[in-house]
Amino acid sequence: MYKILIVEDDISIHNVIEELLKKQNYKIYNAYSGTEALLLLEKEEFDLILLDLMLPAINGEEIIEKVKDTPIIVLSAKISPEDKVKCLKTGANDYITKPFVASELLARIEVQLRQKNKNNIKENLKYKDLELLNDNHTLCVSNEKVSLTRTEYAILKQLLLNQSQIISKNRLLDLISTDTDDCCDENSLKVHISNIRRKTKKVKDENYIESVWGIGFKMYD
Amino acid sequence: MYKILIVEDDISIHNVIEELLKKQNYKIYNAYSGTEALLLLEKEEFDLILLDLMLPAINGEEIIEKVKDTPIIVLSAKISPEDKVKCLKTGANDYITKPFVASELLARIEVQLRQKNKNNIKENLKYKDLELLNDNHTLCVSNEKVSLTRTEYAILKQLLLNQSQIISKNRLLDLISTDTDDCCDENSLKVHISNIRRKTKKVKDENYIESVWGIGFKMYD
DNA sequence: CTAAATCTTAACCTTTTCTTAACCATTTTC
DNA sequence: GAAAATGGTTAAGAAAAGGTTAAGATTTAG
Repeated sequence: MYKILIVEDDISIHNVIEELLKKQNYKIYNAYSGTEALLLLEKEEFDLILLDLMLPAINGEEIIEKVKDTPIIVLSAKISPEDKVKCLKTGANDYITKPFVASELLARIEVQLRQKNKNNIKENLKYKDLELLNDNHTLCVSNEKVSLTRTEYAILKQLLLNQSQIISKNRLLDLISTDTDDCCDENSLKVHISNIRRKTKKVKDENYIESVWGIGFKMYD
Repeated sequence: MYKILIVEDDISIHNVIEELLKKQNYKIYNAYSGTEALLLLEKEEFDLILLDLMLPAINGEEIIEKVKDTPIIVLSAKISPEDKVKCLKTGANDYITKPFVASELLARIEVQLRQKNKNNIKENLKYKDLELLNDNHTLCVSNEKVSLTRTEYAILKQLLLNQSQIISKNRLLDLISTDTDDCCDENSLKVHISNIRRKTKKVKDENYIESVWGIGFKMYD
């Protein structure tokens, strides 16, 4: 479930966007000023930021410069090429002028999320002698089928998508949570990890998932 | 030097774009039909594709579906949201309507090329023969991996971020404390520093961290 | 609606990390 | 040069984090 931050001071526009995105099963966070946005950015990690330029106190341009690792789509009434170019050059990934068509906004959001996590790749995820089939519940360990639960599959999928990178426990929890289910806590997570390890160990005595103390998990190099 | 493929059958538009991009030092490849584009895509790898939709024989949409690993910017006279959404959903990364402003095209090209870089290169903090690996929380000393605890990693990260600058002990304590954990005191800090030194010394007998009497620490010049 | 599968909770254990404190070394101050 | 302050090292115990298990709750499928 992707986490999107909406930074927009106009309440009516803000609400329209929020409703639109909630219908798409995104998890929405709201900021009504630049300073509020910066506070949220300090303590949360988002998958995407929708940013209005004209904000009280801190303006959008300053936020663009501060944010480094999260894609930004600027939503602005400013239509001049100069404004667009400035934002795009300083770090924004896209620039949509108001008023916008809902379907186009959604499509452009999908582009950004797709880039972040090349989720739409059809091929099976592989790592060493593990292969995650696209059926949402089967893992092959040395070509032997092992059945996983939905949550176990989701966890392993995220770990395999990021291969050598560490995923923090919180990030992992965010990624595997769905709209209905705000998902498990750290305790549950460690039980799931333990279950995955037990299942793979039955087939082959190798530890595929490494715990990184105080941080999270990653696949062993 | 980035390699960009221009797919456009209208010669005059094609030439305008080609001249514009050549001035920016991009290496340009030209295709005047969909089939020609596919041929080029088979034997060359590009950093970006600029794609017109209305092409002779094969149209742009088909090319979008075939291309998987190269970003695509669609340049089209079709302004309807349906056309835009279709392209963006099937794999295009951006959609610019004709006529377009040159500076905006260049800025949007930069966005795509920037993303490509970001995905490939993850910069690690380096200092002499130390390298702090961002993606798995380890330190390399002369290319030999040394494992650090979370706190040790945090301390070294701050020191490396500030390179030649002195960081006071209090500032260091602030920087490495998290919201949950108000963190250690000066006594703890000196133990952590000592542990880092011991770990690096095992690999190479060099003191990387300098103590500045009464103030704090910095990396040795 | 029932049974099975799955998930969460909680207890208990193991391992790793952090802090504390004692002791020694070095620098500064008087 | 002695006393005081700061830094360094070490080891032990406390604290935090991870691992395992089983029971009860919840969800899903038939």
